[in-house]
Amino acid sequence: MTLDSDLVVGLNAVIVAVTDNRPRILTVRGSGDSTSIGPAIKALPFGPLDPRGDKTLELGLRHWVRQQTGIELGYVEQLYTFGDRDREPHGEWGARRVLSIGYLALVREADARVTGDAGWEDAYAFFPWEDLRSGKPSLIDRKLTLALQDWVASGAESSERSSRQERVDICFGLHGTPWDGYRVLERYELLYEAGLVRESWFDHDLAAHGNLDVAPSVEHRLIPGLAMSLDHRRIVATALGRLRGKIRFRPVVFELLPDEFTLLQLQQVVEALAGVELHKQNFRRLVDRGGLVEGRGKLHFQTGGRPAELFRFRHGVLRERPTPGVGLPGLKRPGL
Amino acid sequence: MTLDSDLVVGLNAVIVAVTDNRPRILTVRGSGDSTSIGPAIKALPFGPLDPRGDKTLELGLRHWVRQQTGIELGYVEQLYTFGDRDREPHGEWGARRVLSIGYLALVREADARVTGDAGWEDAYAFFPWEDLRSGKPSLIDRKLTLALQDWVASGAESSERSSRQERVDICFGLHGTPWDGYRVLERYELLYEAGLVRESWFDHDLAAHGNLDVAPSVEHRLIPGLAMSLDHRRIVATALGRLRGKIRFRPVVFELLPDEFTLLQLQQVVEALAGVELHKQNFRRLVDRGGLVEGRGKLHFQTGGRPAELFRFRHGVLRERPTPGVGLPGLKRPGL
DNA sequence: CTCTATTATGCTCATTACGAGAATAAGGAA
DNA sequence: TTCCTTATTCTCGTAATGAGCATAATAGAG
Repeated sequence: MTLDSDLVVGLNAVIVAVTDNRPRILTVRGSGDSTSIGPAIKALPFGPLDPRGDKTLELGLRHWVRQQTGIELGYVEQLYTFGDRDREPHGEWGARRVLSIGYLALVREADARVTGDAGWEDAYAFFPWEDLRSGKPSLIDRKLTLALQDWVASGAESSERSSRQERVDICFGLHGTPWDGYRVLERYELLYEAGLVRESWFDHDLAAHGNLDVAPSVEHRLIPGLAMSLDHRRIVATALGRLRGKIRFRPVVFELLPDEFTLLQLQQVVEALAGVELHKQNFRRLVDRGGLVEGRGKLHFQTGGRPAELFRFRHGVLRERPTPGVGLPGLKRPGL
Repeated sequence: MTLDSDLVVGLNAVIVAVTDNRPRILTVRGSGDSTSIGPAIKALPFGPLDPRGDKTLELGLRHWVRQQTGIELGYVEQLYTFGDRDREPHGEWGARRVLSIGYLALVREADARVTGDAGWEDAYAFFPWEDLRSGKPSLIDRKLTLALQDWVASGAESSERSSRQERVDICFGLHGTPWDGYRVLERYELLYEAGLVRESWFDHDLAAHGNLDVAPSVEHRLIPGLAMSLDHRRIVATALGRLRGKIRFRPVVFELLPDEFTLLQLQQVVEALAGVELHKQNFRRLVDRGGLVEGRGKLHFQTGGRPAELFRFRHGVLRERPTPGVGLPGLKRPGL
């Protein structure tokens, strides 16, 4: 591509697979921590759009992913285009304006062989507060709640404090408000704004410090969770939220499973993504009687108990139901 | 902005209001039909991002909308970034690559005063097949179905034909498949691909013809519905689909209504957007007992019958329910 | 003033979905 | 065999949904 442009469009891929009951994100070694010690910061596979070469945005993305990770993408979906100037990398691209177009891609665990310095990371390493499968993580919950209350209290005016309180309650399910798994981005953005994630600090200081360290007084207030390069953690949050929303009404989970699977495997993939546990019998009823899957008559014996029947996605459901998703419980939506 | 860039990012706004039971889109006079006679083709308000001036994408958008229509936007939401090279305007921007970032904005009918050559158009003038409030429009339905069958039959191989048939059935609710109001973009894209909308033809011929006329042999096959400049109709389709999806689980309808409204007004706005009619009593039960609205104790007498109570959006519902939408019926989602 | 057209609002009822869990089946391992 | 584990089938109470009947309250016609 030419370098005379004053505008660069970055293509970013959030590549998701589920292995061993955890959602994993494909990352590469991030740049920008050249002076830091410790493990390298993670980044998403990304690269600039070639305005002349890339016929479509998606093809450009696939090109970069192939080059950086060796993976040939299947299911790909555009997420969002980020372009706020105050949250863009300083220095690296010179004075040029950078837009980031985020994509979500889903791959099967079997296809997960990667090359180079690419590797799979537990998505919840970046968002520990999003995994509620063993109840709310108490340590995090306690620290998080306290830190958020500080932030609420530090509002300048009464009206600002009450609006902050409402945001906190809705985002984190406090004071009687139910938890909404879908609000992943909203939660991350709130933490960013409250200065509780590392990115809040180094976004503004990177130009000066040239590394990702923060002052000790800030360090001890940070919420657990790995930081990522640039705005990549924000893009991952967008992806996880979108994925959680989408499995409810489109059969995208099957992009993450082999052709044949047991209902428990299906359930566990859904649970891993949603970050909550599901009622086994009801889940079966949902997918089976909902026409989403069909039994193959074959049995799978590696269960540790009674063998399980193998199922596969029932393609015909696409014609029958407008919203064929696996559905999460507990939403209680009198408005659907 | 500087002109030496080889990449331009266009900001496009789909500004929606509902008046007189119809969803309306704010349009400006389109360019690109200089040699055509007849009414000017419509375009969305849009303009290029200024990489140096605009702090955020949304601010850039608000700037262009203000300038071109006089409207100060309230609710704004990003939709999608389009950037396929084979569907971008030829000529107008020279050799530069153009990306279009589409936005959805909602305004109240009272705020709908516009300036210059901006004006409100019935959204269903662009998508007559999307309005099912008086049953399926029979003329369109007949012509559409026949034309689509032709397209299916013209597939090269048997496998292509059956995959086309499935797409048609799912998109347009044929052969027992239920209609899914949400698939607005999918339907438009299918029609585009099948060569049944004007844009399919002039996208490729514009450079040659310099106008929007098509050959008579093509003309008579086209489906009713106004064309728009560039890929703007595609962006409007994205917006309508998104809006239809979103009213089901976020209280965005209220952005289109005055502060106080009757339940029938609320219902009619929802019906206008969804393109379907709703059961009145059940709709009332849904929003009232769902906690979405609260009565004001005041009455509205311009009903033509018994006066109706005035309601307003009940803000507290945001804390109580994860998905406070007005909900469309008939979806039957055993996967919730 | 009464009658009628029109819209608002309240209520019923059958059907279906949901949440929780009991009960039973079918493997492997001790 | 007995126990442990997972799979699978059912039941049951509660809540949401779809359809429609019945009643209330206004304006306007006569």
